[in-house]
Amino acid sequence: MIDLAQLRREPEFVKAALGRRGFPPDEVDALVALDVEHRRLLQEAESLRAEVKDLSRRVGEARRAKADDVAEGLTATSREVGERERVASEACDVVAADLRARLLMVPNLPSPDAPDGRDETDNVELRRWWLGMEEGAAFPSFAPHQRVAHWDAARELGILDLEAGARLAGSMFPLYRGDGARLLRALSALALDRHRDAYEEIRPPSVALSETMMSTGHLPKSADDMYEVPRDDLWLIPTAEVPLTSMNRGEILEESALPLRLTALTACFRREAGAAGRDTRGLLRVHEFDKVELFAYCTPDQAEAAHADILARAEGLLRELGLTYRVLDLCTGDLGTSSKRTIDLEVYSPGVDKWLEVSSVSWFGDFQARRANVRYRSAEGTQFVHTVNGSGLAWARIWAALVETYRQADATVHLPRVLAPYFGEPVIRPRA
RNA sequence: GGAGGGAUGACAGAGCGGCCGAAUGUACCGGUCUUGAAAACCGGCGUGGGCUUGCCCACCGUGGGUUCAAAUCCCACUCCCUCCGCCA
Repeated sequence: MIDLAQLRREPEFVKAALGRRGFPPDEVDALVALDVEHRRLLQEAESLRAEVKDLSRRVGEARRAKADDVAEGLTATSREVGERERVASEACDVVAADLRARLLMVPNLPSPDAPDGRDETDNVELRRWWLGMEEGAAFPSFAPHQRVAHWDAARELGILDLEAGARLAGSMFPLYRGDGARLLRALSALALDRHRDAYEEIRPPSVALSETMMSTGHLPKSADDMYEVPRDDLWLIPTAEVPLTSMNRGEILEESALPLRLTALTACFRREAGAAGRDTRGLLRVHEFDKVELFAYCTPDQAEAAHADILARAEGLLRELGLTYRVLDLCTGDLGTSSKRTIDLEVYSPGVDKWLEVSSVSWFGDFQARRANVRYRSAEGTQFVHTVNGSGLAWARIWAALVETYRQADATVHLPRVLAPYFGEPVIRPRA
């Protein structure tokens, strides 16, 4: 949620910032007008309430003084003022509810550093990396045996059974088997171990209440993109960002505890309602995937370093795995609702010849903390924390890129050595 | 699923429907005393909101209700604890 006080103080600045991501300026004007109206009604209701309280107090005094006729007169007056107070309060509540509902739909103000743009075609590529790049090697050309899509390569090896997944849950719910399943487990173990030095490992619930979804900004805007369990007012989490952000909902943290860094492995569920039919083959886009998330609550001063650390860790993993990737600075038009700045990592899939998003590292400012009411105590008083998070990493597409990148001429897959401690001999051969 | 108990400020813990935003203790901050520290003593010490910055309003798990007036009475719900049942 954006800061209402800031909107009041500098509406034109807010309008311009939101305009950079295509938010309509007249909606900002409507918000300002609603806020003025709300405060007018609030004052009216509150002064009436103060009057009722005062009258009530005097009723008590009169009763004690045995002046019953005075008390009855005051009671009658109070009843009448109370009636007006009720009317004023109701009018105020209506406006407050409208204001809040609209405010929840307003996206975050983008960082001045985020590049301007309309959609994903305007994202700015910051750099590319590939194995041997530092030593002067050219961008890899990839051999013909690497130019086989993972769904074909995996079928030969018997490590991915998309038909079985579809049979029990519908299409785009992958089922991994044998070494394919084990590879996923190895990747998660590798990542969690790499983050152990600074991030506390959390294993949160896989579902969250509507209220929780509100905190991160997934509700009310993205309801169609999530799986719902209406009977229990629960939603399947689309990312561990949801539970981690709300882990300290309503709490006041000590400044000395910041940055509070967390990591979690969870399944992530996405309906992908808006993306029907696009890039849905194999593991390019799935409804459920495992992901290790990195997260931090921090002070405003710590946010930049926290963001950089998460990005460095995500990139570090990609390098350890020897995968080719590129780094994108998301433009204002492609930024998520809650984000001020987002850097995406896309891995190159040689078999499909596409760049696949495998990490999204975002700085939210105090947008989510304001919704979740997470604050910290500092010398300057109590204020909202900043939240930062990023994937480190999302495995389905990494799995696909690994199988393609490391596919040999004999159709076996020779995985990078970092996986050896987690996978045993890191070679995947066709099942007998 | 059944039975009982509970939820009050950072923590512990009081609170006859009116003088309760809330006693008391601890913790914390400032001061006196002290070579220094501890102890003792004195003072301060919740959060959020509105505006005429001095006042007003809200908040005692959540949401309703009764009343001139609710932390206090009534109803529903949530969570925690104990016991029973079931169970990976």
